[in-house]
Amino acid sequence: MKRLKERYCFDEIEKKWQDKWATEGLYRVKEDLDKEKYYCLEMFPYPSGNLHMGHVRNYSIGDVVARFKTMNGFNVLHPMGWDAFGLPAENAAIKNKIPPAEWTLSNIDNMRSQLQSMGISYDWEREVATCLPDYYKWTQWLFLQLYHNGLAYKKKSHVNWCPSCATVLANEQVVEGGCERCGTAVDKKALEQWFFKITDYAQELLDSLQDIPGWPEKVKIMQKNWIGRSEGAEIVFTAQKTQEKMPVFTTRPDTVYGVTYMVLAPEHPMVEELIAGTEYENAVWEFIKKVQQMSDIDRTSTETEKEGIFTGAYVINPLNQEKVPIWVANYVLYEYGTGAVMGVPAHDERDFAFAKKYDLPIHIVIQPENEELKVEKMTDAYTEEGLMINSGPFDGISNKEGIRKVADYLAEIGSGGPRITYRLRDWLISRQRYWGAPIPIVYCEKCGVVPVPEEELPIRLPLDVEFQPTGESPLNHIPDFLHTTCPRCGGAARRETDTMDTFVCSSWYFLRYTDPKNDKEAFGKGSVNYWMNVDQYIGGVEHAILHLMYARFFMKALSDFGLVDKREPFQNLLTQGMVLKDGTKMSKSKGNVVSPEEIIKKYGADTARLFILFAAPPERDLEWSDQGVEGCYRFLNRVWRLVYSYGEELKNPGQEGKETLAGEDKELRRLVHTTIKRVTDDIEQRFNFNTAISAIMELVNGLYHYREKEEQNISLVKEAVETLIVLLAPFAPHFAEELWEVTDHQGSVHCLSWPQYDEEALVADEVEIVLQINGKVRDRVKVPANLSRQELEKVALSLEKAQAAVAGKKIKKVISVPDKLVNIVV
RNA sequence: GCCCGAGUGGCGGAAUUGGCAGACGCACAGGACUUAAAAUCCUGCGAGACUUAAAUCUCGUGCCGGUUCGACCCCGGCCUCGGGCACCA
Repeated sequence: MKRLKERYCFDEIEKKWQDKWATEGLYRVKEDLDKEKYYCLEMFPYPSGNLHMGHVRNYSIGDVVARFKTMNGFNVLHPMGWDAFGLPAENAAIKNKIPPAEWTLSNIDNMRSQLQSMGISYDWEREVATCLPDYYKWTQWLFLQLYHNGLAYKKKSHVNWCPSCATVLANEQVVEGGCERCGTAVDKKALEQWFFKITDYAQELLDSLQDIPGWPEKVKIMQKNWIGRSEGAEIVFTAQKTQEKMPVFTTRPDTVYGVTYMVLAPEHPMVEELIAGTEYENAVWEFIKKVQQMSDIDRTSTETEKEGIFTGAYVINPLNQEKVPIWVANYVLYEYGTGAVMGVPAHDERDFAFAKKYDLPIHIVIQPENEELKVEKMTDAYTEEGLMINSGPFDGISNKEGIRKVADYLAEIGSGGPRITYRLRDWLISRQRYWGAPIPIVYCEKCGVVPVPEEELPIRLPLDVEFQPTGESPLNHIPDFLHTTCPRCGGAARRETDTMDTFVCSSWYFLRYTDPKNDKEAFGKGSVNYWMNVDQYIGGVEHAILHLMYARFFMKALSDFGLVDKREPFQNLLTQGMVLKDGTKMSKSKGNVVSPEEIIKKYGADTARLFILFAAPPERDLEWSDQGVEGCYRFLNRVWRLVYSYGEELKNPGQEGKETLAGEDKELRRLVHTTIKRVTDDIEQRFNFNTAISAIMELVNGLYHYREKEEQNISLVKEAVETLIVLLAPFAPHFAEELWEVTDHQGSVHCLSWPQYDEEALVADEVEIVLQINGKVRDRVKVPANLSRQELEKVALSLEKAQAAVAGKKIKKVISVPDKLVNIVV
């Protein structure tokens, strides 16, 4: 036995093994076609400088999975890196006068060493940082691929502007009308910006949610709602004055005969022509101005009163040639559908309220079957099903059928037809910031927009920069960067100075990990197709829409470009819950932050990991408890003492047959094997690490009891202790490794095969069954295992309690479940 | 408003297929060891009734009802909390 110390000195042990694992390259992996691969990935962090408990949880979960899969014979890819571009670096630079690159890189160094102190099985040789040129070169290259395939385009549009961050935001980054980062109310600005055409993939992003059964239903529902597919029809009205077509989108074409007005969004370009030179012109302009001054929060709130104004113009309904007035109103969104809406007050809540307010006519065109609607009596819109009336040739058919028939008819007469609309908008990727990947585009006076040739990549970020957020990219003020020559004609040209949204960088990092050092390609096809998909992805649910949807989009696009074979990046997704303290999220402002560094210093990484895995199942929120940590620390010490107390004995266990075991010996062996089964199932099938750990604790308790015995089967104890150490390995890797070594074993515990349980050892000779009378537990009795129903009933009926219960009564029914219970109904 | 989740002892949680509710841990209490304390080891620990005690009984998984021999689990209706979306035509 190698120096087995009496006390568990975690600090010594953890340092020792971390160094050893690193020197030996224990966690380095390469492609190996003889082994089945497994790609285990945790969301890479933003290098804020310090690890927080959320990271500890995320990476502890991932490490259990990675180690478990390795021990089960898989070739496991388990990489880590840094989502290293982004605003905080610029803010820190302004505040502390440190260049963003320097600040970020030193944060990375600090966080890397914190991560390494956790002893996670990363292949550090595959580390990537999105802010380094050898990475963002390929982000730029991928931008060009999207550009050449028509998926990256520039357009002027009303975009979300965060005045505090001084940059634009993607639609997804606006939360309740505020900036997702800082909460500031966003404004609308008309700017020329770059977009990725994610809407081209709207339908596939929706459909292929079915191809990822390993994702939580909740996340898929969130994505589904975000994509917001809506089936309906386009109906083309015609402006009476200009004869211009005015299409609307509606999900209720069956109510088209009930249209009594038309509403345009204030931004709708047709408004100007309609009111030009009329008596309504000034009033309408004033109204539009007023609406546009409202913040997005106010404007999109359901609380906000619906307001509108008549334009003085009319449109013709293509189905009944009726002339209806055109209004402009604050509740119509220019970005959705066609920016114009038909008003059917009788059958739409919102239209009803609007019509009542402005005294617009209400025409009933859907009649419920068992009552008769009367306009005068209506207090609400009727939005349920019914039969179509006042609808010309469609009278008498059900409105459900009408939806289809009217749409088809519209197509026939050339005034629209069936349409599908999505809520999803294209992804705005331009950011007016310095610390991001430059967009590889050049503007030439002669040639216009010119993509940078691939050989010229990367377009490097200049590193010596003085800047303040001004609302335009700081790169605008760096002449060396700004001025260039046109790659096409050689003339003077100007670089694009906006940088890319950091979500672009994180939309493909999992591909780079498969081939991180490649300086010829973003990733080699062989590597990427060997490792992809990610088998298990683990991270916070806050990325349910943004990151996870963008990454899916990238994968599909890259697959269409022939760069990858798969169309979904993440086969299985685990969304872990938050780490709470005193019932709320840890935050500096609440002063309830527990620092991982301090916990690791005080108890060691193994205890920290064990606690965070034990305190709750991974998907649920976890309440931090200092006493709970203490408990896990005690448990490891308890294991240590157990092994120590057997000491030399385990070296010479003697040979005792396992076939002849009886009594407590047999029970101990059964405990060992049921524990293997429980731990294996809990990790593999349910990711319930909390119950896996409690099973291990029960094994330890069992061993303590067995130790009280006078006569012990030491070979059995050896099996139990070895199993215990191996089962602990994924949870407390340093601890297990040390005990493995000091119990006289060669090689790393982490390279062992995961223990298999012996089915036969699981079988108990005796089982306790329950006697119920009328479904209530009345007694418990031990019987031999595997008794038949009849035998079980016989035993049960012979029991005193049963006799007493049936005395003088008729037995109505006896239900017996072998090895479980007998229920006597009287 | 709509769409998801969740609700179990003093606390975190367990009960995997409808079959012993409360595994495991924390906290607490008692005992052993110790001059003493800490640490450790052992025992107890949902509420209530009765009892010297053992035992026994009743109630108990947010609330109300249902299905079933049997419900934390399935069904219907509510309440509370958390999350997502929110004038999407």
